[in-house]
Amino acid sequence: MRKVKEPQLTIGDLSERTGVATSAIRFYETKGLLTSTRSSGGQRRYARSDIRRVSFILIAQRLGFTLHSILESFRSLPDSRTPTKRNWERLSQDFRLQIEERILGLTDLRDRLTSCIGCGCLSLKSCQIYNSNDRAQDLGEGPRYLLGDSPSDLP
Amino acid sequence: MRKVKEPQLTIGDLSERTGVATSAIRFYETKGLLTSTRSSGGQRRYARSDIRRVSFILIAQRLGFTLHSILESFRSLPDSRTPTKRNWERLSQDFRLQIEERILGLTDLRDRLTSCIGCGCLSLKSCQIYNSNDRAQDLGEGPRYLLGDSPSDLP
DNA sequence: CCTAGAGTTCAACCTTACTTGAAGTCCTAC
DNA sequence: GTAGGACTTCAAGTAAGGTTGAACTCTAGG
Repeated sequence: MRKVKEPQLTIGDLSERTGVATSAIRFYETKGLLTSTRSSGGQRRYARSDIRRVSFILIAQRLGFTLHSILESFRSLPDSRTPTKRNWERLSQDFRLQIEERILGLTDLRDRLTSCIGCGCLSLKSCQIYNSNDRAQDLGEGPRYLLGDSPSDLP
Repeated sequence: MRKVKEPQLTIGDLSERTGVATSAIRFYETKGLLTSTRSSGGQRRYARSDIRRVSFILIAQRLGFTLHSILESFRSLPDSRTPTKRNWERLSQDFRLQIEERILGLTDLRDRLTSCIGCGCLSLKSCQIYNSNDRAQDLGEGPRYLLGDSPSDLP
């Protein structure tokens, strides 16, 4: 019979509660995204707050952040393994802002695309859809000229 | 002196007009995303319409599509190397819908996150932010339970 | 005709984000 | 106290999306 409320979680527990494979959890730990204590036998034990930590990783990944940039975000949290409610609130706020930025970027992209379809030019030159920083990840890529086409290029 | 209007583009021309490296263009071609004719000397020559094709690849990538799924989209285009205006209009429409879906997904995510912050529960359990298919790429990953935390997990 | 710059192929390498397998250890219910 | 599932480490593999380098060929302007 399972304990009703474990003070510490095994890697399997954490995996089950987050849907993330144990191998991925170990991988995150090697990357510094998670820390664990060890049982007397050397097995990992996680704090309950690590569930939330993993959840944040998943959300951030959905937003296109690399694990590295997520790590940077986590650096704003105290090293103590149980971040406070206020810590998480700040991170959540940051995420909300990021999400809103992405929404604006996508809305813009949609509108440009719509007007291109509407006007029928399809040259998209006049629209000049640039690489409007709506992707969160910075992969070190230089700017790309999106849809840098010209009307004379029409088939 | 450059010709004012080339009927065909070299790989360098295409690279310059799209901002995509020649190595990437060749890579796309190996993946079937582009096709080219060859000069008498065996060099690639692209149609002007390929500029638009590459532009679409860039947009789709921004939306998180894999090159493979972009290829699938392109299968709806005629094999003739110069798709019609109407062909592109349909693709554009599809993209617009994809973008709108993503906007809705993100709006939803933001709202959930906001209400979590607002109510102060931060448990996010009640919010149940699932993996609401707002990322276009399907990487063959199973569903993940996002923020499957419970109030009792609060630090 | 010559030459520099642009193009060619092919194999190897890179990063991100993991997974898989081998070989062995821990934990816990019976 | 023992079976077997969960856990350990470490090395190697995978997939996407390219980049880099070597060694060589085309092409175009002068």
